[in-house]
Order: sequence, then structure tokens, then C-alpha cells
Amino acid sequence: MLKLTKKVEYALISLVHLSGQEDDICYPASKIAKKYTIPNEILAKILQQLSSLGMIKSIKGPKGGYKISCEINSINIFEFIEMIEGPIGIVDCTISNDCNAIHCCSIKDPMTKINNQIIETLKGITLDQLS
Amino acid sequence: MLKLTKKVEYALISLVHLSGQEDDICYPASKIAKKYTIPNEILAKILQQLSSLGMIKSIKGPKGGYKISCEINSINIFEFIEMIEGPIGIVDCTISNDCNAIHCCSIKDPMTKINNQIIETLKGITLDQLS
DNA sequence: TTATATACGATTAAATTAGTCGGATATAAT
DNA sequence: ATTATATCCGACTAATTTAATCGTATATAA
Repeated sequence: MLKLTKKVEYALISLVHLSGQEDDICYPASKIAKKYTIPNEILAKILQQLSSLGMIKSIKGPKGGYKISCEINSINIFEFIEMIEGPIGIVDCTISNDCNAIHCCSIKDPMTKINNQIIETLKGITLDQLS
Repeated sequence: MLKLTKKVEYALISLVHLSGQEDDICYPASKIAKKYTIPNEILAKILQQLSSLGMIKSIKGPKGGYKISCEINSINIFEFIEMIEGPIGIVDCTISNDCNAIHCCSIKDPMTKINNQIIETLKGITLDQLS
């Protein structure tokens, strides 16, 4: 109920961690995983995704790892979540139209408003505010 | 991801529906279920719960059903959701303490703040605003 | 007595989320 | 060259949460 996924949590923790490192240091996924008790393979995949989104840069091979490659003060949590998990909607009909009560639903509009308010809240927080 | 349950949706739809009825009319679960294409047995249980919470009143037997028995303008959605589904938390650590990164988590405080902001949003909307 | 309705526990099914496995590629160090 | 470390990536399995169903009991109006 109204919960973020572990994927988003792990991604945020990693970004905050990487953004706190010196410019030239690169940090392997395994070390982040160990530090925050996150399963290795899961975190590896998440960092790959962040890398393909251009938020972090990957360096292969020994002494490789990841380093931050974006301005985390210019990205808000709403954008971030939607990049990683897709559209946010407290009810389905804010995202798609396949609801079997859609022709008679009495609460669609107010629900949409609430959803928008939550989105505005999330838009108001940039990633650098998480550290 | 950040979704309400069907249970909450169905409950809200039902409450709004019942609050729109004449004072003396009582409305059976089956009719609400049919009108909004909600599975009968599921809705029945939800209405039983609302009844035991004192929000609606049940009348048994033929010509029985439910009628509203609370002031929906004095109940906000936050209260309502927590009555039905328990505590709201976008991350586990806002609710319980069993997180294996709790000793080192870098984002606990900001996450708690976001959670509180969402809760404030929900507190700002009373049930009568849903119709 | 019958039909309609709520009450309620137990179970099953479906969907979502979380985590694992296996193997490929790149590259620095030896 | 070989080895060790690391990213990369798809397929799969497990766990959890959510949704729905089943069966039976009880109340009551007609």
C-alpha cells in the first residue's frame, strides 16, 4: 500500500552514495551491495540500468565500477521513479484505461487529483536533498 | 508502486455511493457490486469491515443492506486508509524497524519526510470531497 | 417455510516484487 | 597469454502481497 519498491530504494541509496565520492574514484557494485546489505546481483542490475539511463558511468575490468555522471540536484524524485519503474498512479485509471468500472466510477476525478498532489510533492524533492 | 489497494478503492466507492442515498433507504452489497462491477463476495467483506468500524450500519434479512452511519465530511482519507489497511509507509522503516540496512541507511530521514508529506496531503482530503 | 441478506473463516489464484543462476564481455595486472 | 575482477544481460525461481472464491452460519421479512 503506497510503498516504493526495493529497486527504487536501492537505486536512491546507490546514487546518494556515489555522489558522495571523490570525482575520480570509481566504486564497484559489490562494495555498495556489501556496505548496505543489498543482494549483489540485484544491485548489479539496478546500477546497469542507472548506467544505461546516463545517470552513472560504468568502468569495466579490475579497478572498475561506477561513478556519478549526472547533476543530482537537477533531477527530482518523481522523474527518477518514473525513469526506473514507469508511471506512478495510486489507482490504475490514472495510468491506463482498462478498468471495468470506468463507465460508472464515481471517484475517478478526485483520485486523479490526489495522485497529482502526490506527484507534485515528489517533484518538489531533488535527489541531492536525500543526503 | 505507490498504489492503493482495490480494497480501499472499493470501500471509497461504496461509501460515496451510500452517502448519496436517501436517509431511510438501505442498499444491499450485491447491488453496489453489480453497479460498479465489483466481485460480490469481496465487496461483502469490505462492507462488513466498514460496518464493524461503525462507518455504515447493516440491516439483515430481505430488504436489508447497508446505510451510511458516519459524517463523511469529518473523516479524511489518511484516517480512512489506515483504518482499513493499517499504517502507510513508502518505505518499511517508517512503519517497522526490521530493515537490514537500518544501521547504515543514508536515506531514512529524507524518506520519512516524503512519507509525512504524502500523509499530510491525504489528511487534507475528507471523504465527502470524493463525490 | 422460503428467499434474501449479512457474517465470517478458510482457502485458492493471480499479480507483483525480490532474488538467483548462468554465462558473456571487457580490461588491468601479473 | 593468463588470471582475476568487474560490468553486462537474459532467463528463471521464490517470496510476498493482493485479489478473489468457497462454504457455511445466522437473521429476518414476506
